[in-house]
Amino acid sequence: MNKKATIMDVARLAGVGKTTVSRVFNKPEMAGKETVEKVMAAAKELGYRPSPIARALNDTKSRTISLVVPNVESSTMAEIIRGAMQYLTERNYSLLVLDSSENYATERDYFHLLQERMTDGVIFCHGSAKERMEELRDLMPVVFVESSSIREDIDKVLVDGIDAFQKLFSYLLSSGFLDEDIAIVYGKEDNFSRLRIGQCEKVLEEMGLELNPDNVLYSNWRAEDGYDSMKVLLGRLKRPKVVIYLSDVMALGGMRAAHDLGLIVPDDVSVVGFNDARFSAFYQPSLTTLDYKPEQLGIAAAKQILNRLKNSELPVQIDILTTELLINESVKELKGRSK
Amino acid sequence: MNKKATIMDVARLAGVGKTTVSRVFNKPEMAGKETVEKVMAAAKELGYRPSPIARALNDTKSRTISLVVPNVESSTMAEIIRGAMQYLTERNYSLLVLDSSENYATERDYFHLLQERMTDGVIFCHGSAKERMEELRDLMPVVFVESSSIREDIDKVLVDGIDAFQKLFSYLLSSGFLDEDIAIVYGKEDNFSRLRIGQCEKVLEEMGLELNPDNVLYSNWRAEDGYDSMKVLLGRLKRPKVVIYLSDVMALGGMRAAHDLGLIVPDDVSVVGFNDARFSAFYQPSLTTLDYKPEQLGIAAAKQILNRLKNSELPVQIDILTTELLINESVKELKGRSK
DNA sequence: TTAAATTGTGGAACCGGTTCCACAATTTAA
DNA sequence: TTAAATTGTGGAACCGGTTCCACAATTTAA
Repeated sequence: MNKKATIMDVARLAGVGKTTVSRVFNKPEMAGKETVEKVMAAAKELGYRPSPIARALNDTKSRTISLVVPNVESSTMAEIIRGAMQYLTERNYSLLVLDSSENYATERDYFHLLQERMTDGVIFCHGSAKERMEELRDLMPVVFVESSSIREDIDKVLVDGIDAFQKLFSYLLSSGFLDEDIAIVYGKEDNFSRLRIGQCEKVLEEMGLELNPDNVLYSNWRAEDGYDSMKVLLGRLKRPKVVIYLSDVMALGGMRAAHDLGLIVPDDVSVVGFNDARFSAFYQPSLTTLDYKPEQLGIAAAKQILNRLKNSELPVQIDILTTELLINESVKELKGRSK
Repeated sequence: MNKKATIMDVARLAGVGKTTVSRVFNKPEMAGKETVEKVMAAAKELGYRPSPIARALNDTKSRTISLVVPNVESSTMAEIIRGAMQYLTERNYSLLVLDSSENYATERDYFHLLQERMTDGVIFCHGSAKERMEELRDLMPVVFVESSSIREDIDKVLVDGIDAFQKLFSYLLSSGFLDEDIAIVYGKEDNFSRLRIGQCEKVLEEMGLELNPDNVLYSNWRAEDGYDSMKVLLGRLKRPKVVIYLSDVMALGGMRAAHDLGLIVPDDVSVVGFNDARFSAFYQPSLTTLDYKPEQLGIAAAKQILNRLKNSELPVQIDILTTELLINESVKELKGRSK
C-alpha cells in the first residue's frame, strides 16, 4: 500500500503553490489555461484525488445523509433504504445507514451525535429515539418518516393511514361484513404500530364501529407471526370473518395458517394486507391489500432533505402518500348473507 | 443553529491546553484525576463532542465501511445490507451504502475513489465495477461477496453454488425427472448471474446432463418476470416438467402463472426456488427451494472486513455458505411414471 | 538529603485541504 | 506612453483535532 499523493506532492511536481492546485480542482476557470494543464498532468501522474475528509473540515458539508432505521424484520425498511439510496446517489450524495434498534438505545445516542459533522442531514424512520432526533434538528435538517413530532420545523413524510382505513372499512362494510366480524393484527407494539393503531381507532370511531377487543392482536411483522395470530383468531369460539394484517408478509403467513387448518381463503375467512404490495398479486389467493410503495417514502424523504439543504428558509414540507386499495381474491363479499 | 463548541473552547473554559482536552477524551488514564473532572465538566457545559472529521484527518480511520451494491430489484441486496449493518453497528462502525447500478458506471468510478479516505474498507457485492474494486485493494481491505477475483489478497464470501446444484439435480433425478424435463430461469444476465450459470453448467457436465437450450431462460429477478417466463415455458410444444428459478420471488410469480393457465403446481409442473427462503414455506403451495440467508452474507463480509482491519497479515479469508435443500410441496416426485 | 524515575502538562508541528488577501504581470483605456 | 483595471498566483492563516517531545512537579530509591 503506497502512500497517497497529497496536494503538496502535486504542487511540487507541477511547480506551483498548493493554492493553485486547489483552485484548479475547484474553480478551474479562475486559473490560467496552461497552469490547469500542468496541474492536471501532475495530478494524473501521481494518481492524486483530493481527500474528502480534509475538504469536509472546511466545508462542514460532507454530501452525506444519514438514515436512521430500526433494524426490523419487515422488508419495509429495506425498501426505504433503497429509495433513499437511489435518489441520493443520482445526486452525488452518499447514504450512511444507522441502526436505531432499541437494544442500542444508549450507544445510539452517543453514536449519532458523534456523527454530527459527518452528515449534512438526517432521515429518521420511526425508531425509539424520537426526542433525540428532535434535538438534532437544531444542528441540521431532519426529516421524519412515518413519525409524528411536536416540532413544526421538522419535515415529514407520511402514509395517509386515516384515508387507508376509511377506504378499507367502507369496502368491508359494503361487502357485507359487520364490525364484529373484523379482526386486526398489528405488528410489534412499538412507536410505529402505535401510529397506525391511533389512525385505525380514529377511523373506527368516526364510522361508529367497534371491534371486539379479542379481535385486536399484536404480532411481530414476520410471516411466522402472521401464521400464529391466524391460528389464535381461528381458535376463538366466534371466529372473525375477515382478518386485516398490517403487513402483507404477515397476511401471507395468515393465509397459510388458514389453509393448514383446512379452511379456504376467502370462502371461510377473508384476509387483507397492508404495505409492501410487491408480490401480493402473485400470492395464492392473490391478496387484497392497501398498497403503497415504501420505496417512495425513502425517495420523498431524500428529496425533502436536499430541498432543505438548498434552502433552509423553506416552509415545512409534508409529503403524504396515499394508499390504494387493491381488491384481489383474498376477500369474498358477503352481500347475499342473511344475518 | 448556534455554533458548535471546539476543543479550544473547552480548553479555555477548563483552563488547560487543548492537548490536555484531547488526552482526557482519548486516554483519560494518562491525565490527572482532577483535570479529567474539570475538562469533562467544561465539555458538558458547552455540549462539546469531538468532530469525527477532524479526528479522521489524523487517524485515517473513520470507523466507516462502504458497501457497494447494485440497486437490483431483488430483495437479496436489502438482506445483505441488513446483515452488514447489524454486525457493524454492534461494533460501533457505520455503514455507507453506495449504488453501483450500471447506469452509474462512470460516476461510480469517480465516486468511490473519492470516498477512499472516508472509508476503512469496502464490501463489494457483485456489481459491474469489479476491476476498479480490485484496484482499490491496494489502498484498503476489500471483501467480495458472490464475486470471483483473480487477486488472491481479496477476502471473499460465497454461496456454494456447486454444492447447491448438485443437491438439487440429484434430488430431481431421484424423483424421476430427466434432464430434458428440466427448465431453468436465471435472473438478469449480469456478472452475478454469470457466476451461477457457470456453476450450474459445471454441475450439469459433471453429472452428464444436458438441458434443452430452449429451457434456459434469462429473466429479471422480479415476480412479474418469473410470471412471464413461466408463460413462455408452458407455451412450448414440449413443456418442462420442473422449472428451477434462481430466486424465490421469481418462483412465486411462476407458480401464479401456472395457476392462471389452469395448471396445478406441482401436479402439472413442479417449481423450485433459490435464495431468500424467508417466506417460501408460506407460499401456496409451499416452495421447494435452495435455502440460504442472504443476511448471512452481509454478516460474514462485515466480519471479514473487521478482521482484516485488525490484522492485515491475516491469510486470505473465504467464507462459503452452504445452501439447504428445503423440500416442500411445489415439487411432485415422478417415481411411478412409465416413460 | 540528593539523584533517578515517574507522572502530568502544554506548545509546536502536523493531518490535507480551502479561504483570504497582497502583489506581480498583463491587458485595456485614456 | 502612462494610469487603471484585470488576471493569475502563492504565502499565511485556518478548519478541529492528534502526536511528538521537552520540561516542571512529584514520588521513589539510594
